[in-house]
Amino acid sequence: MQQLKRHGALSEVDETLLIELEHNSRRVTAGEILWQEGSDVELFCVLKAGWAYSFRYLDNGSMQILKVYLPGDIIGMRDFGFSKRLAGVAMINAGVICPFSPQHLCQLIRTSPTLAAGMVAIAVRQQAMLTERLVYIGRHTAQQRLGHFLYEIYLRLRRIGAVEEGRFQLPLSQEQLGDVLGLSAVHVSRTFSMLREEGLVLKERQEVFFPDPGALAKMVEFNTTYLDEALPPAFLSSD
Amino acid sequence: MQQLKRHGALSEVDETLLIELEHNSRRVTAGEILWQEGSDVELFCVLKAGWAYSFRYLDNGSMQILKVYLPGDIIGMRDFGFSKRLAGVAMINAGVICPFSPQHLCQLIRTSPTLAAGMVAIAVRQQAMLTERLVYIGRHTAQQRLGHFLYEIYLRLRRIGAVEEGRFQLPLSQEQLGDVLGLSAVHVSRTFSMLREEGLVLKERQEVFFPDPGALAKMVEFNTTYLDEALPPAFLSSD
DNA sequence: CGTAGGCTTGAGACCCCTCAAATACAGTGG
DNA sequence: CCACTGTATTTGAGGGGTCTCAAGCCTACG
Repeated sequence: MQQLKRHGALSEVDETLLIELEHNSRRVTAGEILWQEGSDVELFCVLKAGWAYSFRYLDNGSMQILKVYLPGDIIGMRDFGFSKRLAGVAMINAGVICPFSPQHLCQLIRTSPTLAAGMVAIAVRQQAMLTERLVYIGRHTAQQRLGHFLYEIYLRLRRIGAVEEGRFQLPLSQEQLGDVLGLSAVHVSRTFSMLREEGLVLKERQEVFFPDPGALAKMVEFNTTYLDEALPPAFLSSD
Repeated sequence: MQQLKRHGALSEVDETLLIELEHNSRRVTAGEILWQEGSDVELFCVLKAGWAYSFRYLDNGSMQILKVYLPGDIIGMRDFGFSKRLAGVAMINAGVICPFSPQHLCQLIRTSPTLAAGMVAIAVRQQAMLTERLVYIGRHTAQQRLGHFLYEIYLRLRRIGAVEEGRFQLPLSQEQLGDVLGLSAVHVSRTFSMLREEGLVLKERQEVFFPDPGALAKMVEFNTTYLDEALPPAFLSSD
């Protein structure tokens, strides 16, 4: 949406509607579960501060983390068009959320065609991120999977100004990283060791640093298209 | 969209717009590549007949198939909001497509809020399918992956009336199945053998039959929510 | 200072991969 | 109708990546 704004595609009414979305806000604690899989779809959220993730429990008791949300992301759009949640959502650390109702979102789509197109674009973009994960989980080694995930987070954080001197905070435990990447926590640890020995990723506590971001991007063959691309002109013209 | 229609949510104008989408049609041959990754986004398609798939080439020369399209699906929505294709699309067998332009789609969204909401819902639904694949590729055995994929295809085909007496045609080669599931073609073959020995899947040539669909669904722990769910009432009311 | 949870490291096992060869099948030309 | 050829599938053997189980360490926090 900030992309749309930058392109001057938003009317004043549009902006007012967006600001209204953030009218309410609520503090949430680390580890707090916002909702569980299967519950009714009652609200969506703008994540103002903190990290969150959506997840599914598996038969064997472990979980698969589907998506990691960073500040500025919208949580719950995944469930738009469904009556029950397809996945649970929990906070990784403490933060602030701005809940809004599905009715509110529907009204917004009805009122502003531009925002409607924007919502489609957001949904498609999230699909693009999922697609990248699918490609990387399907046929790549643990090093590439972890490296790719870290690099994606790095780019997303940089876009919101959360990378300082090439360093950023990663509040996820290795267990949680394993749940993201489909790896055991044990192997995540070994993989970090390998990436360190190769001089690609240094991690101390929750702080991550890439000595050579370019080399890492090359190793994981990162395709920036799916994250960086601007909205096409078709959005902005009315014909 | 047929879901929306069934709910009587489409006005006559909406229906006219949808029918216009299928104004043009073109025959396509088996194996024909509709577009390559990285090409300009010039058109989307309704797939009227035949199967197609979207794919990405990997470094090692193999490909990852991202999605399999069946008759009635819309091809290329993945790229809506991008200027370049994120993935190539190719036909599996011969068929018919109805191309339409991004401008046409944008106009449709601007004209009909109901259809706009429907497009969001479709995008989210495709995301839900990708999510299921992610869960299954991440942490499941080859048997569960293959079984889950076959069962999903089975349900999608049944919805469009392409399952007769519990049998359906599967035009994908084992190589292609491997590219969908992140497995080698060799292991796909072994996995079919295992599923046959367990009495879950019989396959002769391109014809597939489930002796006990319920047992298969249970083995792969299939969650029908993400495919079957009807659109929520919020779409249909105007408040 | 003690405890709990997260991280590291080691050993053995399993799933799936690669390479290779044999078999089945489809289309082609004789 | 039959040999020929290329492609798809099956089957076998060996190897590698990741898993599980288990023990030890490190850090945070009471």
